[in-house]
Amino acid sequence: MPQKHRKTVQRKPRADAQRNRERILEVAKEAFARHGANASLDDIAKEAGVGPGTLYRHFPAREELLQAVYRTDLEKLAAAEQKFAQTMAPTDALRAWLLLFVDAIAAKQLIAPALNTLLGDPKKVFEASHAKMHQAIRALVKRGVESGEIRSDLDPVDLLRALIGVSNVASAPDWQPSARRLVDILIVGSRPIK
Amino acid sequence: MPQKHRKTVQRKPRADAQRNRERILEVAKEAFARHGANASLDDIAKEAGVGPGTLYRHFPAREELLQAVYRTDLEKLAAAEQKFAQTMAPTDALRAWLLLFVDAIAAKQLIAPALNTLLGDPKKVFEASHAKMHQAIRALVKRGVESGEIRSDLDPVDLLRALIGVSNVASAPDWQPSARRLVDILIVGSRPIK
DNA sequence: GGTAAAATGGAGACTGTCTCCGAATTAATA
DNA sequence: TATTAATTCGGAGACAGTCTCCATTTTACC
Repeated sequence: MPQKHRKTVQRKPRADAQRNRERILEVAKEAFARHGANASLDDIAKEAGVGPGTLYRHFPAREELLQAVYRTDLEKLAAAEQKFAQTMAPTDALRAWLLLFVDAIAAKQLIAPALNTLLGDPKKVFEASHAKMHQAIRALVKRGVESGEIRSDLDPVDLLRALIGVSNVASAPDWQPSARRLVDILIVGSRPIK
Repeated sequence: MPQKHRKTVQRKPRADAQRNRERILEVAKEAFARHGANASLDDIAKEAGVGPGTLYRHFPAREELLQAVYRTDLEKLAAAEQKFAQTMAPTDALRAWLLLFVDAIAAKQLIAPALNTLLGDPKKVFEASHAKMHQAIRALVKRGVESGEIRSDLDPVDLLRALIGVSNVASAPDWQPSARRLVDILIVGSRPIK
């Protein structure tokens, strides 16, 4: 037990810190859903009953807050990949997962605003959930390529980008059927050219 | 000539107004290219040598400035549709035009930031250049559908949305090849299911 | 209980948006 | 050319959002 007399003993994290962090996340999820990804951070802090300083210490950048808010949802989505991969043919699995992705965006107005910021931005492509999503789509496509059902010159992430593009650019209130149709097109278009 | 004694005679527009408007557009194009679509409007005004009031009278909302800046480029793009339609088979014309679209986005960092705001936002879908772009893609797809080369259950605008999504979400510096590949996928996927 | 480490939160600096309106400029008219 | 009235200018400043600093408070551990 090196903890006993190391200089850098790990203290148990303070209870109030934990509490505040969770409250901020709750309020933020609500706020992002209501006001979009640009909701005022100071307002979120206020509604969570903390000062702005506190919010910014927990989440130095807006991105990080968004990331934290949607992390679990994204990871759940990524996890679904394995289930599909195990029970379906490659192409079907890919299609199913893409549709699930669309549904997830649709179901929760929540994720939509976050995704473009998350999946896309030039910055950190290293975040945990980010990486898991990439891994998921890559695995699906790779399996398809190996079985010969998917053309090999395909950047898996582009599929996601296309869908995100459609959804977040969504002008029409009926974007969801559009997105589902697009999935179909992407799938068909992803077959190898014979 | 009712102008002679109508109350609402149209005066010749003032020269300084015209001059300022043009200067603002020049500077804005430059600024958007450099700093993205969120460039500070007050800064643009300052650099154009006018007060913020002037800028805001000419372009009450950021959107309108963006629109004005890229109007000609977009309309040129839309116009290219006819040329393609007249000289190529439907599918080829569609492909060519989509590729031109990608190139236009790539060539000018310019257009990219504007497009998502332009093509997408819930607000006015009525702008001139906006409408022309929609018309162009619709015409291309329609022709393809009629000749049986394109499936009929396809929202033409979704193709644009997908491409815009890819480009503006563009994290990788090599997004352009991705986008070109995506065009290919979209085209293949747009064929009728036999 | 005492103490040092950790966390708080609000005042305020800063930046960007947008408006208001007195002053300046200009096109039309005489 | 001089006058006039419409039009435009442009900067001061109200407002909102972001983010930081640090004196104060809370907490875990002894």
